[in-house]
Amino acid sequence: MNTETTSFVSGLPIASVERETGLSKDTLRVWERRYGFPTPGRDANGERLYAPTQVQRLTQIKRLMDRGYRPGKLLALDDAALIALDEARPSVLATPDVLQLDTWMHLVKTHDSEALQRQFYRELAKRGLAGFVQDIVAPLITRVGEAWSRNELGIFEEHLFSQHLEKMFRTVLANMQPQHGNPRVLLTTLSGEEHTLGLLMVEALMVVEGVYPVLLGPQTPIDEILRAAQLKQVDAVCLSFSSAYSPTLAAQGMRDLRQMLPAGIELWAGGYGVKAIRKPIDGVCLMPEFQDLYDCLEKWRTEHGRNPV
Amino acid sequence: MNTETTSFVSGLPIASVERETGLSKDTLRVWERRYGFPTPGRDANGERLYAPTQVQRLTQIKRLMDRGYRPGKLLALDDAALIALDEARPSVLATPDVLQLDTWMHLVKTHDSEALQRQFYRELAKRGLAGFVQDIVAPLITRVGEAWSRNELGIFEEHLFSQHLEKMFRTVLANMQPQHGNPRVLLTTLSGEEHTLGLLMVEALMVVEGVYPVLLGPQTPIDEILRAAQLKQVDAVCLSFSSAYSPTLAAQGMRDLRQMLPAGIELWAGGYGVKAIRKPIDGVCLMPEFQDLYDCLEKWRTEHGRNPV
DNA sequence: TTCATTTATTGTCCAGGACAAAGTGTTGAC
DNA sequence: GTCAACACTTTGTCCTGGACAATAAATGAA
Repeated sequence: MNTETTSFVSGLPIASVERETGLSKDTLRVWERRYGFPTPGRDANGERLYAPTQVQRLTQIKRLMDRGYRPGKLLALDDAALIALDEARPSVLATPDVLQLDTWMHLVKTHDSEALQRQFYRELAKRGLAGFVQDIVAPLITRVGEAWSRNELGIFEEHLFSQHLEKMFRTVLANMQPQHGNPRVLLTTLSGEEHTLGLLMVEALMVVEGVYPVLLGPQTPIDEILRAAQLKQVDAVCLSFSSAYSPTLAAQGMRDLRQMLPAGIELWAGGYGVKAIRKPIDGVCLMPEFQDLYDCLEKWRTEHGRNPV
Repeated sequence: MNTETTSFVSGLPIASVERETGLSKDTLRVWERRYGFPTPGRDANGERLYAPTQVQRLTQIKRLMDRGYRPGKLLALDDAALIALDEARPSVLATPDVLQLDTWMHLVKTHDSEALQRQFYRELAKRGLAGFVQDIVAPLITRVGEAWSRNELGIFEEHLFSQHLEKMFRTVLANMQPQHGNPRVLLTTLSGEEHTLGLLMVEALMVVEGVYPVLLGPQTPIDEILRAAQLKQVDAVCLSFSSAYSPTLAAQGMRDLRQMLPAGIELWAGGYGVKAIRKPIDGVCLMPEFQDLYDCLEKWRTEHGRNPV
């Protein structure tokens, strides 16, 4: 019975578009009503069918929204203007190694897995873990994120890059298994923050410094963080926020958690997401830069008079 | 301003219930209309607020549905009858090792990380990777999921368990780095499916069989899967679905992908999520059981007349 | 400046009707 | 008895168009 309807009024149903673009069905319908875009066709039953080109444009719009533009503006623009926005590159990196980063970016763009992996380990051996993370990995992650939002890089390259990093960190960590160590730190993210890489980076840096980490993975509800902290008897909880996480939500979440957490357990927070938090939060140690992590650690150790091991 | 409204008419909003139970908002509303359950309260603005006990019951119902029961029956039952169904476990875990699983569950419940990790490696050495995955890991994941939905286990324990498994798989995989191998298989999940464990399990089993895996991680849009498959010149794309993923959406996604993918590249799908898909999909190899994976592989190899290495 | 308040924008929720896809049961042919 | 074709039931998703809360932007006051 499904003879040629598909080939005639072709296009993706709304559920597929939701999956592809990350825009909810409600949003897609309300945009159509308010802004006159997208303009899906209809199948025999009156259900929306989105043309692939429109889906592509929707993902482009979504990407620009993640960069801070608002839908009202974007949906009024034509193709040329959208592409112009894509090209606009506002950022300049503070790193001196811009040139070297370009070499790395080339490996990412050409998805040369083997070379990338080789380079990772070479640079790691050369700089040591801390230097490698600060000078290479962190700037590189930023660059990749920017390149993606500028459409120079596909999601595929970004995913592959993340997987290689994750593989490397987990291998390195597996070879550093600590049995003991102080302080004991619980590592996780709040619900809504899916990024694991930040946690792995922090864990690696901490293990080098003699910390005993408890990696919980991403997206733990606040009351479960509390329970975990008590059962695992940790000295501190460390959260990680990517730049995508709303600063307001992050601050609110930390206040909530701080209130429930016993005074004896410290609360630390790192990642690009905390750079956007201006006001300090009572009883929370914000670590926008890597250096702050070491400061936090040292402070804890002098206060508790304990050596790394 | 958010004084005590929350404590007065307490409950979860519909979006949270959707996230918790995996039942769509539409479904939740239509059940209420048709079956008279659930019976959420309303906030000042007339929006639904679900009592925690009802949410718990919904997850219970969802779990029973995954076992094959239909909502019409389940929603007519009272608490006692539901629990009775729960206890009746026909799932007779093909394993004779039910008793051993209980030992494992004890380790999970007491979050004894060291013992769990030790046991993993001991059992892995004893059974070999394939046996370990099929007889221990897979049933254990099911048990943990059931225990969680029965509230015998917290999110914290579930997260910790997942992290240990992930650590183990990545360590094992790092020590089996294949340079070549056939076929070349791309591993990922569709957008909306965040679970990575399934992918790691499949990767491990495949590497043992001489496959060259390309791990992309979770949540890749289909057009990026297509691009990745072509650039990495894979012979097959393998998707993984957890039981939380809607079978309808999974089937739709695979049809979308199959249509775009060149005929030369096969499409395979595994995980608990595919068990719920009854009708075969044209040009897609569904692998609800581990054995099917080996069948798929062998079929490809005889058709392409290539040996593992 | 910085903070508080108003106004605009934008996403989510609601109701209740409709229908297709999937499941169940029945009939009849082999 | 097995299987295929058919009708009937169940069930999830999609529809419209209105409403409103949450967020961001703009404005005014300290």
